[in-house]
Amino acid sequence: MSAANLRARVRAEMTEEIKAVAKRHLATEGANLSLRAVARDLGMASSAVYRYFASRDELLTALIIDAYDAVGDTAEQAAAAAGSPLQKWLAAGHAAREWALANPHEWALIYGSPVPGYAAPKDTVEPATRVLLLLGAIVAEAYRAGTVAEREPLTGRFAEEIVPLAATYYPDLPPRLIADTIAAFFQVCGAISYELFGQLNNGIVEDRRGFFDYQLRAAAKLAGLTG
Amino acid sequence: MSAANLRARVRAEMTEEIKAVAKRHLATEGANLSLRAVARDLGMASSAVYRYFASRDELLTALIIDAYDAVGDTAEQAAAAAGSPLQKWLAAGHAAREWALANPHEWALIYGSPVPGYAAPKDTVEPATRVLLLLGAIVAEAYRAGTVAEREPLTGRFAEEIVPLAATYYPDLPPRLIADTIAAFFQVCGAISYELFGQLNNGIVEDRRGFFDYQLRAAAKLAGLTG
DNA sequence: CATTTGCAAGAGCAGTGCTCTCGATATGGC
DNA sequence: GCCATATCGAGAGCACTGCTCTTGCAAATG
Repeated sequence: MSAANLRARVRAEMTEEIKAVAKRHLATEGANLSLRAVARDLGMASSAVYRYFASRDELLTALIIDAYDAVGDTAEQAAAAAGSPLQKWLAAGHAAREWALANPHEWALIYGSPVPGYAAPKDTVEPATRVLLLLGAIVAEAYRAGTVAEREPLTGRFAEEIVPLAATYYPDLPPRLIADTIAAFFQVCGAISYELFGQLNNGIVEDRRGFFDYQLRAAAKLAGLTG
Repeated sequence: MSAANLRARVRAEMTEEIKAVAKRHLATEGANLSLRAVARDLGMASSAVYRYFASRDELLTALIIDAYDAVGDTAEQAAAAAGSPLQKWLAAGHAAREWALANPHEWALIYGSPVPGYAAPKDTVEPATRVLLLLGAIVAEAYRAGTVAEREPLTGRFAEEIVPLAATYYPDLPPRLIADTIAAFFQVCGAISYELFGQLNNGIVEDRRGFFDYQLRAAAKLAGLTG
């Protein structure tokens, strides 16, 4: 390993360290991440951080990508360990919810309102689609197995927009089922977000997991999963 | 009208003016509302604003309450002008979505992630329930009319939590239907939020209204509305 | 050994929320 | 009408933020 590679490795380690501290700050302090505070925690000058991230937004982007990957990982692993498509759906949903409860501010970063003045760069769109692709794969598995009841084809102009989308990502799924899967995905994300963001306070407080499971099954049914 | 009342009226007008400018800033600048910038726009010192709002959070709270009221108003008016429960549901949903598209940052304020370090005070819980109450009333109307198909009763611990909630707000609805209405509400809010927050980019872009209508009908079906 | 490159530190700018003090003005009791 | 009181606006100031620029040091390169 040449010296240049060593330099690059040290740099990568430093970058990871900054992200780690930033995540810790995000978890404890809340969403208004302070680059200076991160630098203080690392015992370095704030200006030194700019050697690794050109701006606070760029650091946030890195955290967003990591968050998409983290929730995607947990959901994929949970789904892989389950049996039937419905069980995979439930496992992935509960895994995502538990990750969100454990990392509320990171969840808010990706599925909450965009950060003030922050425009998501292109680097984030690919990891963002990961969970939706997973859900599509689960539905596709059920569809191939023939357990999805036949549905009326889609009507409406948006159906035409879904067709090329379907061809690219879910070549073996009818557009109608894609639309239903997206809708179910939004439903699950909404259920997680609105529990997390406090819209359930003064309502269900004890058995939130049970209520989420109820919604998760409703979404699964919408996406065509039975059993 | 006594002088004291006049003073109070002037104070109320000033308070409204500050809120109006703050909303304008929210609409143009984004979510990171600057109290100083608002003060500058009003031609007054930043410290003077603190005579009317003890903190930036308090101003935000006022804006949140106004936003809940605004979206509640539009939804209620739209529903009132419609005929059947399903039509009311659709009208309320589309009205909420259009309001959200017209006031994205205000929508993010109430249905997005909570603002950094901001804890919603009790003043906001009552206006927050307004839309959900409207939807509950629509479903209750359909239920009384007998057009809602019978469903299995709820099982699970969260069902017990819904019972007192149901007794308070929807005395004539079975808990199962309440849970379904809440789930449908989350689904609709999620559909609006994730369209607004860009999760639909690179997907459906032309006929977003059509796709929302599709989801809105799915949610209505979940809540028991047919027709 | 000399030079280029990468990195960290510090000062500094413009902006923020918020507090405090100090005058000006208006209100209410006598 | 006069004076005590309450209310309000302005300004200075504190601690903080993101970000830039310059300076100096250390390591890799020739």
